[in-house]
Order: sequence, then structure tokens, then C-alpha cells
Amino acid sequence: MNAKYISIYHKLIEQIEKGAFTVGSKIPSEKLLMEQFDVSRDTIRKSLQMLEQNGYINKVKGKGSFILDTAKLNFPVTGLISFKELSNQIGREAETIVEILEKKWPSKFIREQLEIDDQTAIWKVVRARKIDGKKIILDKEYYNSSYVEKLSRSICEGSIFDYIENTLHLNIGFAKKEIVVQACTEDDQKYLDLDGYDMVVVVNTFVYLDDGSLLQYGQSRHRPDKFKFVDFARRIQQVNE
Amino acid sequence: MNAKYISIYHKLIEQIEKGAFTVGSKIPSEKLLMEQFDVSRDTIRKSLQMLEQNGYINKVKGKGSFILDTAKLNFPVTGLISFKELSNQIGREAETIVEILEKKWPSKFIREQLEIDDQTAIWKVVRARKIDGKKIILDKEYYNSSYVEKLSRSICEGSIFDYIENTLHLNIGFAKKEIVVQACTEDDQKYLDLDGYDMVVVVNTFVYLDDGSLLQYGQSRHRPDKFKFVDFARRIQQVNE
DNA sequence: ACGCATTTGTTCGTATGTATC
DNA sequence: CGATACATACGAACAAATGCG
Repeated sequence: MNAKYISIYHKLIEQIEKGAFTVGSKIPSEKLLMEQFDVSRDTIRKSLQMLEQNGYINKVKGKGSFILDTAKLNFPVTGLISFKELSNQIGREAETIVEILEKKWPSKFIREQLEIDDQTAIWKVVRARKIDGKKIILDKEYYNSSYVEKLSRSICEGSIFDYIENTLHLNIGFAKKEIVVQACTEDDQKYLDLDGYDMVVVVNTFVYLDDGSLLQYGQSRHRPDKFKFVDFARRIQQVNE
Repeated sequence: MNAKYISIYHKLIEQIEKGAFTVGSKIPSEKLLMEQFDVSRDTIRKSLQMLEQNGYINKVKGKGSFILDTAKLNFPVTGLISFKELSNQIGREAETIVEILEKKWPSKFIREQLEIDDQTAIWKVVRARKIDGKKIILDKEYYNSSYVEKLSRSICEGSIFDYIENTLHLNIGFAKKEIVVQACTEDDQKYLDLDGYDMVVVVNTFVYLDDGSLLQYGQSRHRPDKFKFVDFARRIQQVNE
């Protein structure tokens, strides 16, 4: 079903995570991989480019592609990842409590964030996230109901993204996140176990569909001592002329 | 000097930022761009892929490539960018005060972070960053002296990265950043105008050279109300099999 | 210092698949 | 259905960096 280069990308990740190559060592050359997978160089290069962009390898001209220490780089937190995927990865007991679920008309603030008029209803979802018995994240999300017509409590207890992608068959395209720190609000105190902290880390998120339309605005509010964001970045190519 | 696709990438950015295309509109098709720049489709596609990855456009199969609202997406903060580049971009009066500059033997903590032994000297640089008259960022950086032999006060007052790339001709490859929030330390109180805040946002950074060797470990400590981090992410391709 | 083999980087060409309109 | 536009895949050639003898 998938493109060859994507399936090779996943196969290589599997090998890397299995420890088939030691950290700092070279992976087979493009020529060898071509033969192993019986594909063209173009296809292998696309797979390797994905590995490079996602921080698995570092390519050096004339030398080869080297495995990076993904454990040390504390992967992956950059990018779009849902709370459910995250809790699966960290392997800790996590629980989601749906505090509010309602379809309503948008306030001025939400109209501005979602770029809609007052004739477009929205779904408002507020969920507290419990890890190791403490409520440390408060997620407030607003969905454009033109794209998500119906939401239920049971969907919200699982992964809304799962529902959007696999049931509604909408394709998430990209997202913008903004991280700031704010004084905590009454809602934070009401829904979170703040443990004395008077500030929260706020991650504002705008999620767009494949075709560029704005699906969701969300605020993820974290207790400061439990927040961590990891980013992997490559140096942007410079102009030499 | 540069590769064609990189120079076309920069030319297209220039056009986009000049407002040659309106937000939400299509840019010329790959076929047209091929003719305009007189290059192959492969070259154009590489340029467009870079634009897409850096959040300038959104490509939709069968439709075209659409301009994203880069102003709204609040560019660019993701990725590697030095304080000097940043202050140029935001266009505010910014000043750097070099508080500490010394070559010394590494502590145990720094040895672990930089993955060196106690025979490798390090450069320690502490700089306060003043914006609009207030010291709001404290940068503590440690460089492996095997790569950076000499540092001077005047270099530190400008951009150390400039010096590393343009004078030492070392190529920065990639970096890992980690964002956390911590209680402020004595140093924070000593060097920053904290304005009553008792927490700081800490960005831990590991900067690697082209060949994968670790050049720098740094802590960038920010007053919480003045901190903002923006991230642009694309949905990672899923397995469909 | 030099040439040669290896490896990745860039560019071109061509063909076919798939989504949109 | 046909035209357009982007996606995937293969092949080929040369450039540039590296390592070795």
C-alpha cells in the first residue's frame, strides 16, 4: 500500500531500534542498501533522508551514514504526537478524565483562533491527564464542527486524532505549536494537582488538515515541573553567493 | 557556488516574503517553475520540499502548492538560530554582556554533557542578553577546546556561531534542544532582572558538528514571561500495511 | 604528493501512478 | 473522460569529500 521508500524507512528504524547497528557506526552504503532491498538509489536516498530528518542518522559526504544516539537524544517529542501515543511510549500508567464535552457557539477569542464566523459551531473538549495518580496536564481543545460533526465521551477518553484519521478519514497535514509560561488560572487550580506551583507551561496548538484548513485550536496546560519538550534541528542551509 | 535547488529555494523565499504570492494562493506549478528557472523537475521538487519543511508552503497532490501564512505562524524560531540572528529578525535593540569568559578544566557534570575526559580543556562563556534595557536571558555555554582553541571577549560580544562557521570553517550539523522549567538559582538572580519571578525557563542545547562530534553544551535561561518557543511540525508518515 | 576506489551530493531524463477538477 | 498537478520510481552521469596505498 505504502510507497517503497516509506516502508524501507520503517524497516530501517526497526533495525536501528533493535540495535542491529551500534551507535556511532555506519549503516550499509546506499549501494549495498539498493541491492539488499532491490530498489533504485533514488528510493534509498529518500528513506535515508527521512531517517536523517528525524534524527536517526547523520550523513557525511564521502564517509557514510552514521547512527545517532536516539536514546540520548530522548526521542521523540518533536512533531505531532497525541497524548495516547506519548503515554504508550513512555510506558507509564496514564489516564484521561473528560471534564467538559459540549457543542456550542464560539466566543470571540475562539472565532479568531479558528478563523471562523459565529455561524459555525465548535466542539469544546476539556480533558485532564493523570500520570502516576496526579492530574498534571489540562488539555482544552476546540474543533471546527464543519470537519468534526460528532464527538462522544468515549471517543474523547481515547484518542480524538485516531478518530479523526481512521474513522472520519481526514488527513492531518501540519501543526504550529507555541510554548509560553503563564500564571495559572482558576481552571488550572480547579482541574489540576498543582502542588503549590502558581505558573503553568502553556502549549498553544493549531492543527491543520492536509488541504490547509484549520481543524483545531488547543491549549495544553502543564505543571511546570512535569513539562519537557525536546526538539531536534538541523542547520538550515546558508546562502554562499 | 551553491547547489541549484538551494539557490532556487532562497529565491522563492524572497518572492514569498516580498508578497509576490498572496497567502492561500498557489505558487506556479512544478512544470512552470522548471521553465522559469530552466532546471529539471527534480531540482524544483527539492526546492519545494525545503519550502514545505520550513513551513512556507503546503503541497497538495493534484492541486498544487499553497502559500502558508508565515507571519501568523510566527517564524522562525524552530531550528538553530543564534541570539544575534534572532535579534536581527525581531528588530529590537538587543545587547550582549559577557559576564564570564575562561578556559578551564571541566567539572564532572560538564565532562558528562560534552562526553570528554578530564584532559580536554573547555571554554566557559556566560553571557547576559539585554532586550529593551532588561537582562532577560542568561546563556551559559561550554565548548570543547579541541574544536574551538581560542575565544576572545570581542568574539563573544558578537556571534560565536559566526566565528565558528566563517572563521574556523567548522560546519554545524544538528542540535538537540530540551526545554524545561526550573526554580531560579543564585546565578539567575545575580545576572538577570527577574522582576520577582522565582522560576526560569531553561533550554538545554547540545550542538553537534557535521561529522557528528559534540561541540557545545549550553543552557539558555529565560525569564518566564519573556519566553516563547514556536515549533512547526508535519505529520509523520504512518505505516499503512 | 598522487592516483584510485568508495561514498554521498547534485542534476538531468523518462515513465508511470494517483488525486483533483 | 481528459487535462493538470503532484508522487513515486528507475536509470545515468558527474561532482565532491574521504580514505588508502
